[in-house]
Amino acid sequence: MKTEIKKIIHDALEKAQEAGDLELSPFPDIVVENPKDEKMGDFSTNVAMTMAKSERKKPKIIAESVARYLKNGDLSLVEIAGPGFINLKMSNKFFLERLKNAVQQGDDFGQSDAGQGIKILVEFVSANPTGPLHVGHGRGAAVGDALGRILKKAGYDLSTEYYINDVGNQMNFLGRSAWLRYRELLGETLDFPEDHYRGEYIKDIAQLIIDQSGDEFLNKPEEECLPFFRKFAKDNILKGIESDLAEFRVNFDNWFSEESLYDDNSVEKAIEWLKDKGHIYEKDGAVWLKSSAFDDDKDRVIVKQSGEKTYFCSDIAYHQNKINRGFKKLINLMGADHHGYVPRMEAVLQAMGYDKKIFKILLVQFVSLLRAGETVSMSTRSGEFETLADVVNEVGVDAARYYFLMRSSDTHLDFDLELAKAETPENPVFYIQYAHARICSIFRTAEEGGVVWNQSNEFDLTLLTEDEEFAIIRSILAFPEVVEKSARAMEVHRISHYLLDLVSRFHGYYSRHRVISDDKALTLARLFLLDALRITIRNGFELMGISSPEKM
RNA sequence: GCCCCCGUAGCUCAGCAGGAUAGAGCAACGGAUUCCUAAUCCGUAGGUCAGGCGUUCGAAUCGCCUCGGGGGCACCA
Repeated sequence: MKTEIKKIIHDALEKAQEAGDLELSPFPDIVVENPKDEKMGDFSTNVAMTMAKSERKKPKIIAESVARYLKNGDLSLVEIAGPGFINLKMSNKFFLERLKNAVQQGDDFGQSDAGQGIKILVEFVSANPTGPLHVGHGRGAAVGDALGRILKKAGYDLSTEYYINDVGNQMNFLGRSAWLRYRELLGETLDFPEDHYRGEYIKDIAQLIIDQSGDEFLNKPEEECLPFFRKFAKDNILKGIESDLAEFRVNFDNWFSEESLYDDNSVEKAIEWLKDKGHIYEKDGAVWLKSSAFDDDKDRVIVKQSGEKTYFCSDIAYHQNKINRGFKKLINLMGADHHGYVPRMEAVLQAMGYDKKIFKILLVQFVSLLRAGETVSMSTRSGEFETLADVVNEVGVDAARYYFLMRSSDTHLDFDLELAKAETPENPVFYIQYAHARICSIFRTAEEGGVVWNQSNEFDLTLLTEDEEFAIIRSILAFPEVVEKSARAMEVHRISHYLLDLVSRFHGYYSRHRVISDDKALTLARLFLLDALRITIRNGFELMGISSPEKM
């Protein structure tokens, strides 16, 4: 919608230039925004102020020159205000036509081509398969998933991916933990090491192995048992992670195994390739990447003295692989505690010869879990941490997702379990859902009253004349821009704020105006508006992965 | 010591690529239901945008410094 306004202003500027009123060198960028106060107009632009310097005139004079040439059938009022803003009011017809389009688009309303079909990969969660997901992972999952949905809606060609760190020491610890528990369960007493995985789930895994294979591993040496235990535990945990995520409405397009990068020699090849380019050197028996050449604090080891490769090393191969698969933009979500990792990954991309801009790491800040204001302990060691599955089980998917998505992801989040499940005004998710249910209820009542609702009805939308109705319409029509902006800024919380604002307008309208009345034509027109609203709420919630109930 | 995030109303947070008089919810106080769902609505009160300097027509927003909170600085992942 704003692009249309932009064009109108653009045309006026050109006319002013032709007439010699304005020089326009350089031709200014036109920024269209919404005035602070809705009473001031529907749109405003600050071109007159930004041009003040190059035109060497006062903003107000320039604004008047521009305003003289602002002529368009859809414009109902042009005003100059404040320090030089040009405020525009559009005709009702302008909005109503666009409202019709929105309803016609239905589920697709909000879709844009801002992303131009660019192939984009969002990698998120990627938790080590050494234990169940906890709340922190939950936030990453919700944010990554919603971001993906938003990017898709904004016209990107999206894929999502979970990177499985199934190589390395932590896998050995995992296998060994399961093996030790296995022996314990079969009657041995032993010291369970502090640095192994102590959670209850390890015992469950050990028990499963007993159920399947009995005590056949009991008298075999460790080296013989470990590969089996490692793989069994990993597969089992991964299956759990996958089903927890599915329960949370997060489904990945691809699960990418780190091990596969070793199996097909990608890691070796990546090292060779970087060596050829001169980005790698040997020192102290280890192999280093010259990441300091690309704004990292220091160089990083990729092959240890022991000959083992670091996690960072396979990450290089992994990201090369992503690019080889044709992705033009890579987004990684990580916990904020990994922020030290950002410069070295950016360095890798640059060492490979790519612009830093194609790669973006999104840091998701911590979640503090509270219960009625009291902090819930989340120590992994003690095993009493709250898993994502527990939280989802307690508060429900909708509330959990909403809480993870309501705040800008670069601020710490207090997640209060009692608040999240409380069906009170303190809980915005129900406020929004309630609006949707309320609209559906109005439709049900209308149908019971004999109003036949279908798309082929004749709607006389000019019967919509209330200011509040147009406030809602303007808000509805802003949805595609909200999605675009949310995608561009990669800020997921914008959607929830938008929906809250949209829906509060409706609740106010509802309490002051009746939708269903004896006036059949007016009833239909208002139902049409509510249909558009219902579509917008649904589409917005869809981006957040939250359901829109028809009854509450 | 170095790096990242945060600091806006009593609390939790918005503030859109600098723009007009800084917003919302909760809590507090006062109201609204013969009628489409009161999980709702309307009103009142509440601010040195942590502090300072700078950039400019204009700063909560950009830059630098100080203070405060959180997190990180591995041949771990």
